[in-house]
Amino acid sequence: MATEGKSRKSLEEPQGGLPRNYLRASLLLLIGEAPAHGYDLLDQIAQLGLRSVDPGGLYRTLRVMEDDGLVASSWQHSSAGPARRTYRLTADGVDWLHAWAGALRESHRYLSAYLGRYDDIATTVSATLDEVTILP
Amino acid sequence: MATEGKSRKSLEEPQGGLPRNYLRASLLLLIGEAPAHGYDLLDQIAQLGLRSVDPGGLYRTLRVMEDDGLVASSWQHSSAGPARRTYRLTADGVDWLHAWAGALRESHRYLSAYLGRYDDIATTVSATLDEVTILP
DNA sequence: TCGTGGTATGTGTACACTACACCTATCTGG
DNA sequence: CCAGATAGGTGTAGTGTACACATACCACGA
Repeated sequence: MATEGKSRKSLEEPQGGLPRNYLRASLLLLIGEAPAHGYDLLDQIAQLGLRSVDPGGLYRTLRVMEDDGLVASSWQHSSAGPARRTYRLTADGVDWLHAWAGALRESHRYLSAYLGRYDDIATTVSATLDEVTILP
Repeated sequence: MATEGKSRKSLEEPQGGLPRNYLRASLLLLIGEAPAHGYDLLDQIAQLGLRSVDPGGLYRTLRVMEDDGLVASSWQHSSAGPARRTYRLTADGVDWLHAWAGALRESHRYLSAYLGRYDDIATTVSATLDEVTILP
């Protein structure tokens, strides 16, 4: 049992089967709902399916999004606690939010199609397997 | 306009916002519906949202899935055309299909949540942006 | 005043999946 | 014999993600 190595992970992955770049899309949505800073987004983002987001990746993503001109940031020096960088959407960011929502809506439809087809075969697939494996 | 470099792609990507490993999941479903060979799957898979899958990646993925024990292959030497390798699900493959379907169903719910929240703010987001940008 | 813990923001890096270009082999039909 | 469809395959660079780790500020109790 030392060098098992089977199943190559693929599932049991932290973020199961969520879309690529879902982090970016989620950040656009949350910041679109209300300007926020990273640590704040870190909490909220779990509601959208991203459990245990690593802070590093989140901050890095925000920075890249700023470089891309999707969000703009400004430092807030509050009296309590360390300074925080608050992000808000730019006009480009709004455009991208709309674009992403469209792409995700399409993915949503494809997932419906997938799940529909899966439900059709879910009960028979095991039986079919039996036929194949028992005979030879 | 030479060194533009903006928008760093991220959208306009071939596979928009489809789940990670969606190729694997789709192959499991299609092979679960009926045993098939790679070139055949290449056609069918477009129905699930994957437009323009590169053949290389598909064959490679099938091979990895075989290494992982999710599918089993056998060569079919037909009289017409080159030989083809037909894949069918193993018992493990069926398990993984069920697991993937579960994960995708969860993602489907999260996408619903995302789209619901998006629809709530879709009309107001641009207006909010105006307030911010006009005033200062 | 020292250190501990929570808030808040970051860097380094390895790995997996993807994308794109390219290659080989078999058979059919002109 | 060669073009084109079928069928399967390799090489490799780029991107996104995961995980470990580092920094700074402030409040609070020992």
